[in-house]
Amino acid sequence: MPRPRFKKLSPEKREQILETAAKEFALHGYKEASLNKILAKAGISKGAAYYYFDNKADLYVTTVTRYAIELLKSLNIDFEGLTALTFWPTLQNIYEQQFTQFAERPWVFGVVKSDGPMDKEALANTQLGDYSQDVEGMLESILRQGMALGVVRTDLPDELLFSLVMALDDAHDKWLLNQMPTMTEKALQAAAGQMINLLQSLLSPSTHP
Amino acid sequence: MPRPRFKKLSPEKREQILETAAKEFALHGYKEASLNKILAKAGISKGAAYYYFDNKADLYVTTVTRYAIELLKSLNIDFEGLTALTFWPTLQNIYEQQFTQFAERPWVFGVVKSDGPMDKEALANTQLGDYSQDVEGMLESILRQGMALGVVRTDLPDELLFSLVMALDDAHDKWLLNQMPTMTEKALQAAAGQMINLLQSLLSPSTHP
DNA sequence: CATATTATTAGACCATACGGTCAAACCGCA
DNA sequence: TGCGGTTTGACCGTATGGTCTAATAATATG
Repeated sequence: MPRPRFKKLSPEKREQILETAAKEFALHGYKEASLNKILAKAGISKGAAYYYFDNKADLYVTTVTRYAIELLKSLNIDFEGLTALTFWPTLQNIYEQQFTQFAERPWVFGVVKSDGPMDKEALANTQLGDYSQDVEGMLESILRQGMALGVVRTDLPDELLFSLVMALDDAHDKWLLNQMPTMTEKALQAAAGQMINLLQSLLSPSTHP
Repeated sequence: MPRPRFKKLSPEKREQILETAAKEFALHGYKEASLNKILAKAGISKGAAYYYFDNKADLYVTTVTRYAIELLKSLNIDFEGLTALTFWPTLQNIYEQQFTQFAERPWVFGVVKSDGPMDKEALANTQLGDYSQDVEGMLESILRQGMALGVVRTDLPDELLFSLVMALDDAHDKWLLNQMPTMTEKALQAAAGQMINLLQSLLSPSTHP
């Protein structure tokens, strides 16, 4: 967590720091991202940086929580009323919301998936740890819900199924990121449909027994 | 390419160097892998290393070509006689061959997928560049064949489809790597069937129009 | 056999970049 | 003027990939 002083900075300065950090982390991942370059690009001196943050990991955690959690919380999801009929449309709605935000701030998605190289121990006691659990937990509960409703296959180890969905999601996001420049809002909604279609193909109880 | 002198080393020494390099690259990827640590573990001095290789990239390329190309060529595949009926069984056979080798030398698979951080320009003029093209080209031609035979969906951009399959493959491989210790040969063959089942789910012409 | 020449090896050293520290200067305000 | 919150950039220890010289091992030559 950043020093309390950080909150006393002007919102512009704060945003400027976190946004440049986010872009750099999104582009290179945590370990490969250069703290020095972030500070240079943000126009902040090293001393100042360490006056507000404990270390690189602190800046990273602060950055991710700032944007990723905001993104997560902005998706208002109703898990309760899910039925076999509403399952996929609900999921599609989530993706549509996601992709809309994707269009506005593409690098937010990058920063969400940039945590690979950071050791999990260091993450565990941070707010980000909670967030990671939230994301995985959310996906997990969605899939389990789907299984209970009979719309998601149950013939694979859960763990495998989760990572496959994550991988598929990542790959699709990357593709989407490349397509971004030529995409209209309509196309983005279509992409959400496409993604759902893919998930349906993969996750629906097997037709190839 | 390594200096010609490298071939004059005893096969044991050569293998020892390339194998430790492969494990390190497989574990950490190209950029994160430490050349110093590789040399230390391989019990070779820096001077000697640079007596045989141009630089780190050269060692990497040599390593990957040594194992990955060997793996690729070991899969003898008959693309010609493919029909709608033999398509999936053939693919399954390929995976079974792959997984068998996977059991013997798991790190070979790691090294195949460790090229991310290396810039493509540097790769382009190497034998490894050809290999990358070979792998992608192989996957591409397989999928195109499948499309032509009507067993692979054609409603998605090819580029997207390729990367999705790659992602799925990677994720499954990683899962497999974790499961390795507790796996019998039978279980590996079952895993190949599982993988094919997944690919079929994802790639078969959509039943959710 | 002894000497000269070449192939090989070891490791000290270099420039660079990294994350992180710290004393000094700066600046707004009492 | 003095004080406390803020900022700066020089500096530190460490690790990186890469270079180079000097010593050693192997081989050819008299």
